[in-house]
Amino acid sequence: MPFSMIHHRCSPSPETHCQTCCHRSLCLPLSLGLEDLERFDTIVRRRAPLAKGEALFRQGATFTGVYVVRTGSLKQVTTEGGVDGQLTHFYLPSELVGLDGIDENAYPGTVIALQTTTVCEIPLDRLDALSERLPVLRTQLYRSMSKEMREDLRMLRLLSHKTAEQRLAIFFTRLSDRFRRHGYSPYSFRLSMTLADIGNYLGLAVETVSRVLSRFQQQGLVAVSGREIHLLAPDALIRLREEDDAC
Amino acid sequence: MPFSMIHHRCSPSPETHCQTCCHRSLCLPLSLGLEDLERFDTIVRRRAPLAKGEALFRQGATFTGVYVVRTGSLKQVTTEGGVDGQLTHFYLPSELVGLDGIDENAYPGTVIALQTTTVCEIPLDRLDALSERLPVLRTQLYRSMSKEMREDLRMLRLLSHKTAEQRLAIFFTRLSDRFRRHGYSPYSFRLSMTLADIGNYLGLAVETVSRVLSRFQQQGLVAVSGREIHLLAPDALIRLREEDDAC
DNA sequence: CGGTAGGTTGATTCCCATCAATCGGAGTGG
DNA sequence: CCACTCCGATTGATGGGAATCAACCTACCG
Repeated sequence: MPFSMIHHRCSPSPETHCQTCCHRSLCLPLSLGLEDLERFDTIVRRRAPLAKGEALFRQGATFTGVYVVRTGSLKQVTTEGGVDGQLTHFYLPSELVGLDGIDENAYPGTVIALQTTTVCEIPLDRLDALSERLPVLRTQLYRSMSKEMREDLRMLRLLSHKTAEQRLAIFFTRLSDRFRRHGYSPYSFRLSMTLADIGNYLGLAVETVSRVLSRFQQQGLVAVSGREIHLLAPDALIRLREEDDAC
Repeated sequence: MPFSMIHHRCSPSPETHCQTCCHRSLCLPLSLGLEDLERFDTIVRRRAPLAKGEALFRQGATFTGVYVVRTGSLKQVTTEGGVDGQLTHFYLPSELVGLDGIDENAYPGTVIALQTTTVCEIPLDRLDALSERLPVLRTQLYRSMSKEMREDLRMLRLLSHKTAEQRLAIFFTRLSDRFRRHGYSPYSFRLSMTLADIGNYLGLAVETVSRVLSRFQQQGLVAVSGREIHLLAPDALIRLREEDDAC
């Protein structure tokens, strides 16, 4: 049984409109007035839900637009030369998918649902046209892209200098922050991805992830049962993130 | 004597205008007609040249706008908690600096000139206002940001799964590509950054960079004299980039 | 009931960081 | 002009952290 990463407070129904969507305070049109929001709503295309393992789009596919996650979660995998790809992003509700496909007019990775997932599709040409008249929408779009660049940058730092324990600590605390932002419990959640996914994402072998997780449990930092995670000592995890800079 | 990374074909003089700038085919306003180009030119502020080691802006400084490198080169260093920062970007002529500062209205890293460097400053509010009327400019801005996201993504892959030799091979071939794009010799150039910088950027110790470089020279892949680099066997380097995926 | 995907645990190997010493060149100042 | 200094680069020795290889376990599913 696939665990759901979050409790669905938002209906996955395709009938949903931006005006009533539970993510409207975090989504692209977050600063729009009611009237503009309605206009925005008309350019959004609701998709049928994706089943677990199903692809939203594949690497190299022609870029058509960006997507916002409504319920569920996804991963982006990029393959290059070698056999198995690198996992570069996890996407949670209200987050934007596909912005990195604009430049070359093709998606740079395959995006796969980790569970039953619903998304909104926003064709870029119509978004661009609408943003011409709505400065706040334009600003929000810039900010979203800028934010993703900043996130990637943090990831760069993580991958180049952190130990396995630090990576896991950072991974959990960041997930925690994202859940908090979305109004869910930051200290108790379910992982929709496998340990292999996490390892791939963090640049670690599955075995290492498993071992570090065991150590965390022994130290009483987290409690794991199945894919249910409880952060018992978030402060200790936060301390761990930086720690051996002291050495 | 600081080596210059490129042969200056473009005048560093502050009198330069976009209309006559040698980078106009690679820069933001690349698709503008002459009239619009002139309008764009009026919002650009030319800065006095930066001396080697001088900062364009510091981490945390309030975001004012983006910069385009006209001559020279820079590095972005981001410090977080620990003492010495992580080098996240090198910037060459015609490349955009500071896009990642939009979201939080502050620059996420300190950007430092690696040599005498001139930049154009583009206040974001004026760029945004202008782009409202010029769809192609808006598109170009989206593409630039998208491109940087894609580049960061490639860097992620590099840092999480590649060996030291592959990292150096990738580093050199990418530099090579950037020089080619700019019309310079892709097989013979000068490095404006130190080995320590390169190591920091690639997540390697200086010693490792030095050792790999020595190995490359023994194998006849590159020739190094001072900071002058000659790629003798670019094909072999390209092969190296993927190689041990086969294992 | 077998098959498969995901997770755990142990033994071994190896790549690279770290520590340490040395060297060379550039800039400085007497 | 030469010593002095400092920064950057080089080379060697050592150790550690994580990958790899391998075996096994568990849960789920057709």
